[in-house]
Amino acid sequence: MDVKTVCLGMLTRGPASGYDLKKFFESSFGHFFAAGYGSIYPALSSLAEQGLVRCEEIPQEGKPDRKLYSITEQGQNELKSALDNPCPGHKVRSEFLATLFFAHLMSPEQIDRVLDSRIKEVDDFLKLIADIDFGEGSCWPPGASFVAGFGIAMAKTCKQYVDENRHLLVDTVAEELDSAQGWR
Amino acid sequence: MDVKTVCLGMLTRGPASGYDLKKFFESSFGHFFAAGYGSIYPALSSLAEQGLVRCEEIPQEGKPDRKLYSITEQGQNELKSALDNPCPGHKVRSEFLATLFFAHLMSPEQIDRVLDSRIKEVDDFLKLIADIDFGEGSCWPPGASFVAGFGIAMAKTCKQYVDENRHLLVDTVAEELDSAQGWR
DNA sequence: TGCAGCATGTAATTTGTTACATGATTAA
DNA sequence: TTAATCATGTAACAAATTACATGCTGCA
Repeated sequence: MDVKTVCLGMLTRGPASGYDLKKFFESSFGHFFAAGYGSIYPALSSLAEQGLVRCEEIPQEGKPDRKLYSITEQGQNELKSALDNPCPGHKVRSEFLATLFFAHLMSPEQIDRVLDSRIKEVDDFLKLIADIDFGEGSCWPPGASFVAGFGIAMAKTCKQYVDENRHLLVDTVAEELDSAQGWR
Repeated sequence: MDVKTVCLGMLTRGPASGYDLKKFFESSFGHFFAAGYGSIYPALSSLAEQGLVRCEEIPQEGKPDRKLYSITEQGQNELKSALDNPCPGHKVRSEFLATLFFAHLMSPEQIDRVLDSRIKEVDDFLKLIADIDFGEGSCWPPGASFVAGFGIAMAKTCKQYVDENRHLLVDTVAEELDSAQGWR
């Protein structure tokens, strides 16, 4: 599943422009699947070329035409195939953890800064998501609430873990590289 | 921080070959920072070209020469600069969550399969990491234990969340695309 | 006999990121 | 007047994945 498929999925709930989809990625999708204009616009063009979406151009004054995309029947079939994968991946790429793995080469101040910046990002996410109403009457599908809850649970675990275990890193005095022993 | 920097960091504990580093990625690093031969070997070549590592070729019978890489002083400085970033990222790209976001387009059986396959992967990870000794006497730096603990905490939260909330998805009867209302 | 492990790498492809380019409107 | 929002896109670049290519050893 790539950006194209996700865009296709977003269009199942009604027509939208690339700009709309970007806002959507920012609001509740971004924390587990990010995308910028540089991938959204080409994705929509390519979907249109394949006949999986239809494009209606709406003229506007002083702005480029608004391009409203809608999913086609062919697109719905394509999407259902994509959703049929029984083992979808879940990949983490964490410079944060990679950095802390080498905490013995860092000063306590550096470690604190890294930990604090992560906590801040997690808090920002928690604030962002708390303001969204995923309830029954809302415009969100039931999956959105499950996924948001997943993100919140992870965020809270992250905060709690850092809180309870930062001493493990900060108490360790920065070690000289010279004393390295080899770890294979 | 990219694969190159991580390889450089791994070499702070002693000389290793590309093959060694791959095993290392598989053992405890892979869950938050994956890398295959296709990125490790070019990374080492490039580090050697820049003078950040030194390469010693050890002839072997019936196998290609073993190339043992060691970090240079210049490499150590470069690494310390890389570790100085106060806001290292932590990115998730989850086809798993993206799929479940659209659970209303899936059958209960499909949803179950997706959920079960994730639980299985998480269990496999938990088993893998449980067999590693990160204790004081081990060859691992203190950061390794912090990072492993982080992974374990996340894994447990994932399992628990899926356990407690799968009904949110499975109880929802697959919805017809026709009844979509728009969610912008 | 066949597979897993040891050991190296390259090349094509895929995918996404970043920077650039344009330009009107509106609220602080 | 300055920044944010609306609204589109392209092109260069970076990075990693996948498939390919080779070939011995040792175990079951």
